[in-house]
Amino acid sequence: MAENKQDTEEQIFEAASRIFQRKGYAGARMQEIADEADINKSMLHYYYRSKDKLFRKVYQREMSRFFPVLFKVLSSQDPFDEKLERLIDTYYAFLNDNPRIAQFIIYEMNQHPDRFRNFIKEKGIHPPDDFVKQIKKEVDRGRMDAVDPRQLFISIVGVILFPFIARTMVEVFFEFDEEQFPEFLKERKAFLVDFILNGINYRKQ
Amino acid sequence: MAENKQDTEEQIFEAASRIFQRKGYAGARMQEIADEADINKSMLHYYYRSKDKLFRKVYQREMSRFFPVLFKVLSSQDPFDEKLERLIDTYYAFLNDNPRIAQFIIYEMNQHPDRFRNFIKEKGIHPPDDFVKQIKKEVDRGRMDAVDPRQLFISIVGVILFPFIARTMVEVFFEFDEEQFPEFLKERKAFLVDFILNGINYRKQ
DNA sequence: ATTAAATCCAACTAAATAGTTGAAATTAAT
DNA sequence: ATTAATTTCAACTATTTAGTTGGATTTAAT
Repeated sequence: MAENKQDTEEQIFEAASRIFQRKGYAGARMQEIADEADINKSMLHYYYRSKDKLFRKVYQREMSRFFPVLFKVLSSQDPFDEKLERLIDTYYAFLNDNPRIAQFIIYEMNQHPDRFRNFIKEKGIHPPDDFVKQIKKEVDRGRMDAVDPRQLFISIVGVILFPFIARTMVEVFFEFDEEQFPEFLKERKAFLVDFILNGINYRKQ
Repeated sequence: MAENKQDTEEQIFEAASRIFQRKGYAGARMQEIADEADINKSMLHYYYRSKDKLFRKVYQREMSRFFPVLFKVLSSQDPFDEKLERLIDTYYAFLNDNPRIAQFIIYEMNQHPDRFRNFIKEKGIHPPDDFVKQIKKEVDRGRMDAVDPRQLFISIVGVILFPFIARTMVEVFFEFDEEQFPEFLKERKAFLVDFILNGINYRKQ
């Protein structure tokens, strides 16, 4: 029995993941995925029966990857300022490796809110309670303004994700070339830490 | 000669705008647009020759609407804190009336960066120089931290847009029902003004 | 060597969707 | 009333894309 099985199946999956992330479900073409995987279109149906089935597997994996990266750091017990710095570093590294994932997740989430809701519920994915507790504790101790943890959470995620989601806009309006955008992101790390900590009047120690 | 022309043509256009914003180009169906406009599919081709031509008109109008809303407020001569408040109010009102527009623009911008680049260049759309000047001036006068105006700009736009772009995520993770999301947005206005002004250590007057 | 799964390929079918047509009906200006 | 543009409708064609098939070839385990 021939046994490249894992290889090819995985190769198809990774190709599909790239194409679906780039184009979304409706914009993706099975032929394009086959080309990207450098195999014949028949193989797509040999391993995955339909576009829909292939997509769902990609969808599930990307969803399963995306949120834990974010939530895991947030649930640690480090002081808020350290945690924030680690969050930015970790998230940036992840987004650099997966530059299309945020756009993909947002687009598909908006196309099929129920699918998203069910998936999240089934997998038990949710922002860590510890984050909310920590914010409340820091507020009680007078280390930061009494902000709504949810507003803060959305703001942090927003400022981190936005340049990746709207990269084209950033490049066009600031007339960036290929090198300048990564540079901008690098500078952004330091900016964001200060911006967020100041934003809530966080006082060290 | 019959003369519902403007009416029907506009009706089609508005329907197309809604559907394209909801689904994107690839996900939109001509039949769906016809149904939304409550007219026959033949009419679509009677007034607009093809899906592509119809889409381009929608694309151009939405792009022409979206950025000026943002840039116009930013180019005013008011003090930064007042300007910020007005920006948030104006932008929120616009996004409430056009809840899909941000997602649409980001998606299509990423699908066709060159089309976006050309359009922006042709129309001469760009962030107002006055904003950068103002930030520099406020920094010189010691009214705020010496931040990169571009980082600040992206952050402001990011925190404003993100809840609209990722509404589903917000609703699912915070277990919001229909009423709670608008409430969250209303609270967010006040939060954002403080968060951003603190973020750059802005000192009034 | 034999075997069975894996792979390739080209040509196919099936389904979905864009776009067309022509005839009939409606509308509003003249 | 006449006219020309508008609108409807259903049925049509054209094109794109998903999905299938069968036969030939390769591969790797036995």
